[in-house]
Amino acid sequence: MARPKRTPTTLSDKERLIRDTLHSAGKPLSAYDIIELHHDQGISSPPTVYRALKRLTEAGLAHRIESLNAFVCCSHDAHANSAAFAICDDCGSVTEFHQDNVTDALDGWAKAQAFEVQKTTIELRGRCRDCVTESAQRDLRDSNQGSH
Amino acid sequence: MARPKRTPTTLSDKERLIRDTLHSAGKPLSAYDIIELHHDQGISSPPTVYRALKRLTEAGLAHRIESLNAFVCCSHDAHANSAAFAICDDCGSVTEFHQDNVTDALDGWAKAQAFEVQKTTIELRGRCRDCVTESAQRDLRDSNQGSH
DNA sequence: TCTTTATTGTTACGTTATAACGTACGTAGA
DNA sequence: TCTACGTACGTTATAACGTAACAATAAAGA
Repeated sequence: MARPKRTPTTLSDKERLIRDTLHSAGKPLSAYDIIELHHDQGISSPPTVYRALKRLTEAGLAHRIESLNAFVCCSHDAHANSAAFAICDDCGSVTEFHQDNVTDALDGWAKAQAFEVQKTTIELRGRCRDCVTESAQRDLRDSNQGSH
Repeated sequence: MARPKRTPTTLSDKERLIRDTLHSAGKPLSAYDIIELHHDQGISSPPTVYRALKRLTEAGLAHRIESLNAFVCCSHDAHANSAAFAICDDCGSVTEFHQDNVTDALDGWAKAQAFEVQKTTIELRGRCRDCVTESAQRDLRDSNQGSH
């Protein structure tokens, strides 16, 4: 025939580069963030990045965060299909987690409704533990100062 | 002082218009869909629409569908905070549902992590019952024709 | 080599969202 | 009534996100 299609787990150089970037960033990056980080390494145009991100997400190596229009690398090896994310609006950190009882409950509804699920998005926006305690301490300090 | 701020449940004319539009559309509309539908009724610019949508979602009268960048009216009176959506990629229909066990499972995780949840997004993408059965019937018909 | 197909590059454009400013007008108090 | 204030809305411009369409290239087999 002709040139064989890459298997889902084989990555091109640019795909690997983008995966590594997501990994070392440790926070969500938008497609345009990635372009800005790599315009000297030959990644110059949106389609290049979006194509790579598509492959990476399909391969379960990255996730799209819908409520941020941004991407993170996958931090769990398996069950890429049931990922949930907790996003801190203060510090920007994103925590990926997997709760079987969440997944089961959604699957239960889908089954009962005969809805055929292809992709599930679960995102919590709010404040992480660190930012909550930090702001609580700041409030305490401020109120002490005010009472002088 | 000045003109009193509207209570969360009081809507201006434009806000009411947009809410009614979402209601009668019965499907998700983007902000620009709404502009197009109402450019003769005085809604002409994105900020106007986005401001109204912000108020409506804050009041629990509408929801933003993150994975579509679009908005629907709320179909449930209460617990606006635990809504989940099933989106059919074939026909575009959106079904809002509320499953306490999903919410509870997510709350449990958040509590254990001391993550302070402000907003929860739960979206299932796939195919609704009608579209699944319809395509199954079409496949059956086609294979019968092919066997002649 | 020639053909076929996968992949990448490039340009341009479409869509979604918000910043930054100004205006109209209703309400409260002097 | 007049003035000050603040909400709501308008206007313009631009930022940010995403993709269609087509050209160029590379790799594998006939």
